[in-house]
Amino acid sequence: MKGRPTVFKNEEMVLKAQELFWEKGYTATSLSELSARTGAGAGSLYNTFKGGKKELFKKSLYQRKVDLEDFKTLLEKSDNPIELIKAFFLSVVTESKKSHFKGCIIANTIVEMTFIDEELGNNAIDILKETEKLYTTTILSEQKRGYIKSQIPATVLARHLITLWCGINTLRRIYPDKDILKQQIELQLQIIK
Amino acid sequence: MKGRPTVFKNEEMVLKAQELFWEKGYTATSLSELSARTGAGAGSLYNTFKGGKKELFKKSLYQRKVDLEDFKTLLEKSDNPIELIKAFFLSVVTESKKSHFKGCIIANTIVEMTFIDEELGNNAIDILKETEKLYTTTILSEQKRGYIKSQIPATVLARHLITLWCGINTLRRIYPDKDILKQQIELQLQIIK
DNA sequence: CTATTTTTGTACCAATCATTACAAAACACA
DNA sequence: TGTGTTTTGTAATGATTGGTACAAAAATAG
Repeated sequence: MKGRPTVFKNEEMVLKAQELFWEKGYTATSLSELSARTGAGAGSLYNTFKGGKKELFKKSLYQRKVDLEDFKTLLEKSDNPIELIKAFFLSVVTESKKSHFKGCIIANTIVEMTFIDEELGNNAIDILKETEKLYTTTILSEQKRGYIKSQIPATVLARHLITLWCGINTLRRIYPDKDILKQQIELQLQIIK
Repeated sequence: MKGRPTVFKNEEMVLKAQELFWEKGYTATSLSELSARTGAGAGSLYNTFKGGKKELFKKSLYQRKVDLEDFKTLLEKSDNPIELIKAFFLSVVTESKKSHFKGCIIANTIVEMTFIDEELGNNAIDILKETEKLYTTTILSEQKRGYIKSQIPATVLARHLITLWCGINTLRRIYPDKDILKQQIELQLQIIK
């Protein structure tokens, strides 16, 4: 390869940028902050991400879609995927206080973007919908296996998990408290039985 | 009174500003937009609200605290306050699509403000906590009256309602759909019985 | 060593941001 | 009608925004 070597790796920058977007949201995060956090100057930022700030944010969201795929394969391998999902929800409880305040970047984006940027908002919505779909198929399959006795439709139960996720996303900022969060999550996970 | 008469009434301006903040959040709402929406120039805005944009936002939040007080007196007068609370949650279902996209200004603010402005974030958190307190006393009183059989502590049930509220606040943007929202809210209100 | 190619850092761009300064406007009182 | 007082609309404030231009830097290829 010819030319000056690339020192700023695409994926590293996305992760650094994601951190910042996750904390402050899209609008409140400035390019100078992104530049400072990633260590890359404006030149490198725009050379790597042709679409500028918005493209960088898109990539940050997409990163979560990749994480979802990882979770999907994990569920498929498991012989008790429902317990895995419940464990995932409960794992939130023991996270750091800062993680509580950051919440979920997808849920945050849905709230922030509605009247700001429809495309970015829909990107986030799509990811949550895909997560819901994963829950639905998992629950449906476990209902057929008889591991879930509840006759409530799998779609409704899955959507309940999404609602819980979004609820906890805000509650953990009000109460970044292990016991309270555990109490609430366990109460609502009882519906999946 | 001496001097040029005040044409822009304090409360009217707060309500107009609240609309805009509600839609776009604090950061993304500019003073020029606020000026356009309220009809008042920058001069009047800063003359009426000495603290500028932030003060105007505070007043917008405080407006919801007033609404909460109204609901409180309504509950105190009712002989079936639990049904009133449940009806309140279900009333969300029939709201306009735009209302769904706007969500709850308090919950929105909690999500937006965490790493942006601690004071404004705490203002919003306080209002939700006060709402929770109202739910707690209501549920506790109805438990004593025997109208609620559940032995789950009133504090936990009240907090469940707050979690539900925050969850629906995001879900309604993903699914601004009457049937889906009704389904989810009813499912979760079953816990209060 | 030279030419070519790509990335990088910096200086710069116009636009917008929240806020302030201030003069004209609109009233009360005399 | 004139004086004092307050509000209003507008023009300017400096700071910051997202984005661009471009030359220096750093590599390869010949």
